[in-house]
Amino acid sequence: MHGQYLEDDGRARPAEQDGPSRRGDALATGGTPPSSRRRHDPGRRERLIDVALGVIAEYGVAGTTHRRVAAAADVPLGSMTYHFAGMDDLLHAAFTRLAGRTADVFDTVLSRADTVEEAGDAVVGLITGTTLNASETMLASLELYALAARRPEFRTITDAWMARSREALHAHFDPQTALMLDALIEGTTLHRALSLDPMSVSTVRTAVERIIRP
Amino acid sequence: MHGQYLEDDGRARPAEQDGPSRRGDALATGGTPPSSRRRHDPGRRERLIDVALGVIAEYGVAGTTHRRVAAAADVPLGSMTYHFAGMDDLLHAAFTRLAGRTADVFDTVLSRADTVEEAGDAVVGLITGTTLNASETMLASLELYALAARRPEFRTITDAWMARSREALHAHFDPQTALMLDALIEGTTLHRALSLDPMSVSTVRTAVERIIRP
DNA sequence: GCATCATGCGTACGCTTGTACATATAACTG
DNA sequence: CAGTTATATGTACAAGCGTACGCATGATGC
Repeated sequence: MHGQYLEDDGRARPAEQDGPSRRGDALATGGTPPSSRRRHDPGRRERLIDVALGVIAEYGVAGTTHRRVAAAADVPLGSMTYHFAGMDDLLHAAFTRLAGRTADVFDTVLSRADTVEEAGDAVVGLITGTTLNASETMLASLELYALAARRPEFRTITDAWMARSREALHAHFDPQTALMLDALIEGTTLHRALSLDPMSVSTVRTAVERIIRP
Repeated sequence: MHGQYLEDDGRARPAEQDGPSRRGDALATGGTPPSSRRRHDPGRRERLIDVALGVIAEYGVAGTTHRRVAAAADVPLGSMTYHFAGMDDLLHAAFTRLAGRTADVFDTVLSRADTVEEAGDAVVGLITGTTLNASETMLASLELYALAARRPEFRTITDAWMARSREALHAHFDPQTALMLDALIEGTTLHRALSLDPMSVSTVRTAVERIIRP
């Protein structure tokens, strides 16, 4: 299935891209310059997923390429092919990790609250704190939203994420309030990420108080 | 660095000096099959911007290419080069139009309200209505958010958009409430776009009432 | 020690992309 | 009507892309 129709190549023949014949003679493939040794790297796949998240945050899904991730992780291009079935597999793995990690923080912070007041404080802390707002997390989340809205196969990630958020809020608030709080968190976080002069902490606190008051 | 292999360029084209024998047979390069004539198409640039918005909504910024937009608008590829300085110019024009159009609706709907209660109803209508939620608008907005968060040259678009929204809300609400409402609108709209079972209208109404209640 | 296999590495290939540009024609200007 | 400008169109090309794949090598089980 690969390279069967070589005669079809309409490309200009002269001047091949690679002027100096790379290696002295015809052994085109096996070269292996002994300079860079092979590295034993257990857990490379896990590391690649983290690096991919950073690349997504910096360049967007549009600018995330196997080559860029490989370069950022300092692994050869072929390693991407080995560890991931394709671009979608890489994106899926990266966004799954992002959602899981963020939801973990959400759970942890909320589970420490014992009263409704403490839960409200926890929500304010989540919005104004550094975890949800870490720019890498925020940028990658926006990319995930855009992707999930357009492609159903990524919706499972956002669905699970939202379900976990709601469940964590349900421990302290009635279902309707939990829904409204969830939306408020989404909106304020997004707003604070995009706005030049972001909403003050006291305004966030007021908003949360107004939503949770009976 | 361009056109290195113009080998057939130097050859004098013999039949050229005597102009008007043009339709007789195929010209070497520009064939011009007589089926598709050149079209006079005033306002093509404006149309291309609209078509581009649709392509962005369907394929994302990642999948938006000159060729795809050209095909969707049924214009030749070269037309993209002529009307837009580059990909960024096209994206900028498209997102500027999206923001302006959405803000217009926002303004119009809110300006029709005379009391705080009517303004609240207007906000509920905006969130649950069909304009902000038209899937094309929502998808393209998400793409804009993601792009603006990452690239400052697109922030001017979102900044102006948010400023207009806030100003429209200021006509009816105090500054702090306007900020909170704006964030709530953002969050609920986003939530309703991504969620499988979106928040009900009555829940949206309750949330708005809680925020605007003094 | 040796066979087996998972992992690591370099590179080729077909394809798409953004962009440049020569050329053609309509619109406009005097 | 002639000349000029604005717009339209087809095509070429370098760069970058995802992916495939042959080979190398270290780990593992016997």
